[in-house]
Amino acid sequence: MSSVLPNQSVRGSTSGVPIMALFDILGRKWNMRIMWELRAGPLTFRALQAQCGGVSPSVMNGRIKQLQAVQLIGVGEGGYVLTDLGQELMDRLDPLRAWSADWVEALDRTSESD
Amino acid sequence: MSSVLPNQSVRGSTSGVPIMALFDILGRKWNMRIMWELRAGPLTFRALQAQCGGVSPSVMNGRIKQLQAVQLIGVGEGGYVLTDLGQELMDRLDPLRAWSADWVEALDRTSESD
DNA sequence: TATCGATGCTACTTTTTCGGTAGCGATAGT
DNA sequence: ACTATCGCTACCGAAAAAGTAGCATCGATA
Repeated sequence: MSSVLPNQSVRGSTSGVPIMALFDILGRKWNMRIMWELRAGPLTFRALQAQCGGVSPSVMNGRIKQLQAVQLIGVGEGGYVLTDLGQELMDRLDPLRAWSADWVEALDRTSESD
Repeated sequence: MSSVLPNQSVRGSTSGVPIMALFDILGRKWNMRIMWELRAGPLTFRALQAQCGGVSPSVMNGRIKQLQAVQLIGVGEGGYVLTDLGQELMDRLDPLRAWSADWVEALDRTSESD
């Protein structure tokens, strides 16, 4: 699994710049999705797995540990939950929902006419 | 490489929901980084490669084509550029820069005391 | 207490993606 | 003609993800 703490270089793409460390984590498959699914409330391991379309447990387990290591998720009452930091991040990411709708709409238009 | 258009299912993680298609693209290594590096202005293939820490040209080429396919980047005067859509996306992502700074700071604090 | 189902998770194998290097065809400068 | 740079492809080994099986644990039920 290796260390994932942003202050000690993450997967080669980092250069000490925080946002790069963030890109490194968010740029890893499922990490964004997992946190997104956790917005609505806590989910158990298997529930989270199901919500993510049946990711393999090995991958899910890896992502969970990584996200825990950087304090974006934690364990609570009903299973895994977003930490305060994780919640903040999701709040910042929320505007993307509206943007993405516009985006696919634009793509649809161009694939019709283009 | 396969198709990446969000309206026709992207890499298995999509379910017709736009944000999932976005996650699928942003969750792929280098895509976020590439767009981020393009914020400041156009970059040539090799310049972009250098900015991203020397990603292999094969990967870079793949990402470029993918991002072009979904109209987040395009080709302009001095090389590759963000499209309007791409620019908008980066604008939405900009708040993450400040957040990520706080985040690494919080991580540092806990790794000291914890 | 034996059985059952659900849970969190590990182990193993196959497939996909990424990283690293070499190099080609094209263009431009000298 | 020689060299340098450009965008890009090809190939190969390494790493990550997908897919499947299964184990240990726990609570409920019989």
